[in-house]
Order: sequence, then structure tokens, then C-alpha cells
Amino acid sequence: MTTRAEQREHTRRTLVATSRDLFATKGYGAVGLSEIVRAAGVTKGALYHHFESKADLFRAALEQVQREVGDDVAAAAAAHDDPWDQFTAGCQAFLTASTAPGVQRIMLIDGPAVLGWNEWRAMDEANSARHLAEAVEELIEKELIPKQPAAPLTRLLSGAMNEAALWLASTPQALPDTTAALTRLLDSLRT
Amino acid sequence: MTTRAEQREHTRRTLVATSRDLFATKGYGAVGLSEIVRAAGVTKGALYHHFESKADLFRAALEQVQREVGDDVAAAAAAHDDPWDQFTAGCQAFLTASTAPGVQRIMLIDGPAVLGWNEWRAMDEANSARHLAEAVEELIEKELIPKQPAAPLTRLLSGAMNEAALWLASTPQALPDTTAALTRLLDSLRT
DNA sequence: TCCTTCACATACCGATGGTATGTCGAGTAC
DNA sequence: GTACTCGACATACCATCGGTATGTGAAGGA
Repeated sequence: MTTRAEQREHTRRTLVATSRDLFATKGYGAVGLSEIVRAAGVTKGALYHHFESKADLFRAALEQVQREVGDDVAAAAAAHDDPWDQFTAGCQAFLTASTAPGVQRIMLIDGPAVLGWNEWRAMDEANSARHLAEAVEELIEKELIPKQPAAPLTRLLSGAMNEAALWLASTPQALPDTTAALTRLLDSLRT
Repeated sequence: MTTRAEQREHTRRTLVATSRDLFATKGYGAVGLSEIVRAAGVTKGALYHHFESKADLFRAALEQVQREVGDDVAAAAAAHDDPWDQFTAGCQAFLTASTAPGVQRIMLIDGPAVLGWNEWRAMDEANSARHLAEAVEELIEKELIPKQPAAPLTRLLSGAMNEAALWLASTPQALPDTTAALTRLLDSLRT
């Protein structure tokens, strides 16, 4: 026998997981609710019992993706002691994680379009991009990077890596050149 | 009396112009075809006579936006003789042009989502971002930037500036800090 | 045991992107 | 100048979509 809370959690999880797959492979606009509920084995009633709109369901999927990427970045950084090594390792880990299928489309393409850039940014900051901001702040504080406001530089780097990840998705053979270029860029920032 | 070619060109222009305004202010998904044709003073028949889908109309609007931005960048670069000055002036011009209303949403948010990243990239390369690629190649060739493949660095810089433009839209007071950070980043690349 | 509540399922709605067909005037051949 | 063609739309229509209102049966507290 399954308790109600278990059942609830199970349905919600399935909904997020299946919609995430569909959103990632076909894009938000090309996926209908009917397709989602069919693949999840529930009805539209269930969907609207858990989420208040299609965009709200997408938001849940996006949050999951961002948390996964954020965890990957944090884990890669934690493997080093030196702040600078943590920083570069985290950046490379972000590139790798973002190139994985099931991430790109949701996190970098449809995210801003569906939720609006401001909300997307807020979520990004709260999850995956938070580590980048903290790392940059620390490097500036320890003067491994010239004293300057942290936020603008963080955004520049975040944008550069986002774009690189998108490019790698369609040009995977450019991975070595791209990581090299990123490393060169980061190194050139050093004091 | 108006010739047929004139009439044709006129309706097409108004369609692109009005839809561009609507797309820019409300976003692609939130604008209906009925709203577009009403604002343009034509019917859906006319729209589908000129464009084969809503996305195709968007494509025309995007192309217009990109060309304008590209022209701005080229003009700013042409005002200088030194290659490095051309480069930095073009980058700053891109930031300014992209921050203008009626550009951001279409070019940076909805563009990739509606047309897919690959097509968006191809259009970007063909129009506004072409100048950046050429500038980077020239700088590398003249060894003002260390010898390296041009494409990856171009993408990193393009992404950084796109993100900066989006950030400035919601945080206009950060303009001086952001241009400073960009300048610092570009300078640090120099040989 | 009863009865409320919750987790859905069913049935339905307006609006949307897209299409098929109708219309009317500008161009063209004679 | 007349007749015919064709292109630039307008009108009418359709399937599907996101979203809502209502029904239902089982869980779980009293």
C-alpha cells in the first residue's frame, strides 16, 4: 500500500522527469501538454494539480537541471585546495556538464525565453552560477585578480562559458581548442 | 497609382516593422498573429502570402535587427585606424546597440529559442557577429593577440558581450562598471 | 463507521497557428 | 480597347493547444 504523500511525490517526480526529457530533446514550444501527460502515464488533471501552468512545470525541470550542473561544478572545485585551481576546475566542469544532453536546450536556450531573462538569471544565480560568483569574489579579495567589482566580471565569464557550451554542442570536435581558449582567457585575468 | 511591386514591398515592410515592435516588447510567445495583423492593418491572408509561418516572420524581424546592430558596430570600428582601437570600439558599440530597446528580446532571448541555436548562430555570423570574427582574426594575424585558433576566442567574447548586454538591460546603472570590466578583459588578452 | 480531504480523471472551453478558397484590380497580349 | 491571366491579398474555416470546471474513488483522521 502506498501512502498519499508517496503517491504524490511519485507523480510529481515522473512529471518533472518526463517533461524534462521532452523539453530537452524537442524544445519547450514543440512539446504539448498532451504529449507530456501521455508519456508520464497521467492526465492533464494530475499535471494541473501539481503545477499551475506549462511554464511552471518547465521551471521545475529547469531547477533540477541547474542543481545538477551546480553540484558538478561544486564537486570539481572541491577536489582542489588552491583557490585558483578551484576556479579553473569549476569552469571546466561547467563546460563539460553543460555540454551533456538534456541540459543545453533547457538551461541555456529555452530558460530565458520561457521564464524571462530576469527570472532565469535569479534561478541561475541561486543554483549553478552561484559558485562562479563566489569564486570570482574570493579571487578578487585575495587579489589573484585585480581589484574590481565582482558582478560585471562574473557576468562576462558566465556568458562566455554559456556560449562556449552551446557552441560545443554543435561542434564537439572543438572541445580541446575551446578549453584551451578558456584557460588562456582565465589565465590572462590573473594579477 | 501604386504598382504591384510597390504595394507588395509596402505590406511586407509594415508586417516586419510592426511584428518586430510587438516581438520586442512582449516576446515571441506572447504575441498572436491576430494581434500582428490588426496592428499592421492587414489580414492573416496577407501575412501568409509573404511568410510561410510565424517563425518565418520572426526570422525576417531578427535579420533586420541584426543588420542594424552590425552596421552600428562596423561604423564605430571604421572611425578608427588602429586595429586594436577598431576592435575595442566595435565591442563597446555592440554593447550600446544591444542595450537599445527593440533589440534584446528578439536578438538575444527569443532568437535562439524560436529558430534553434544553429540557425540563430548562422544568422548572427552572417550579420552582426561577422565583424567580431574578422577583428579577432586580424588581431591574431598581426599578433596583437597570442597566436591561437580564432573561432573559440570569438565565441567566448561574443557570449560575454551578449550576456553583458542582457544584464545591462535590467541593471542600467552597471554600465560604467561593465564597460570597464570588458575593457579590462580585452586588454588582458593583448600580447 | 463515517465523513472529510486529497490526488487525481473526465469533459469541456476559448484562442491560437495554419489552410483552403474566394475576390478584385494590376499587368499583358492582341 | 478588350479579354484574359495572375498575383496580392481577404474571408471562412479547421485542428490543436493551454487552461478550467467538475466529477470520483481511495486514504486517513474522528
